[in-house]
Amino acid sequence: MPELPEVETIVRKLQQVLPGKKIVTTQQYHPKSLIGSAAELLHLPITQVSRRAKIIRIHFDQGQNLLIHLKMTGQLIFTKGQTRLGGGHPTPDWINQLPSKHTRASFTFDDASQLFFNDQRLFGWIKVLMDDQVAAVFSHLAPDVIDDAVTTEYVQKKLKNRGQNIKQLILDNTIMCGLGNIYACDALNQAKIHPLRPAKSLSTQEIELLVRTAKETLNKGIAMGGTTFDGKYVDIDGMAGQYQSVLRVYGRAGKPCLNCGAAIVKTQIGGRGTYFCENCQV
DNA sequence: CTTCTTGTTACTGA
DNA sequence: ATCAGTAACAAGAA
Repeated sequence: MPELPEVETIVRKLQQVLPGKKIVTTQQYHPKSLIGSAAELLHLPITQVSRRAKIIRIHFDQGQNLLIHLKMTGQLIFTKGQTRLGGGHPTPDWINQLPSKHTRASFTFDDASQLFFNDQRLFGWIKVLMDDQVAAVFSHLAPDVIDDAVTTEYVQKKLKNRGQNIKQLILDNTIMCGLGNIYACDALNQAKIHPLRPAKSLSTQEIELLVRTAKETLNKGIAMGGTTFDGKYVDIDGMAGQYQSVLRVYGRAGKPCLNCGAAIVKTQIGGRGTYFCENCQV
């Protein structure tokens, strides 16, 4: 479930707590979830936390990194251990009872705080990589939607002569990164563009509008702390996001379109549930 | 029982 | 090269 706004929310919170800490022990609960030798990271200070596309990067002092992809059901939960004082922000009880059935790996830091990686469906991963290996992974990714490199001209060039429907193309990581199913549906609704429009049929004005609404949608998602359905996505304190309360079309079949009031419909595009307004998205 | 699921990659056959 | 469809990863919920 995590798309760019959810990952960005997690990264901003990790950036507040991780720099300066050192890992003292690691636990691996499932072999698929942690790839590489975490022992190489022990006792090295964390320097910063960053994000590229939907990938979280924890930087270590000597060029080592943890790359983390949450895929569908991954969660990162940070707990402060027994030294925690009162007066902090509220957190749900369950995070103090980790590891759980779905905990796949955990890291304990030099101040007894801990980071837990939970992942029900095992699609997510954590990799231990050096800087040059990280660069190789990132080199295959198109720019983030909210990056300045994604301009009308850039997208127009990428979509030229593409007959495929616009919805699948804005989800394509070789064109732009960061949109997932939820925010892609919402961005298309705000731009009033039908998800099945062949990409090459979009006018320059429509591409300009779509680029703007896609950036706005992701930035709004970040501002709202991401989207939480069924309690699956939570931030590092176990807290839900708020974007679900302002969703334009995703999960709103039968409800009124925020543009025109017509009923939102649900269909299937590229095997994925797609919500849109048949009346105003043309 | 069936169908669905917010990510991503890879394969097919056209 | 492009593309539509499908499967795969795996574990749930409805």
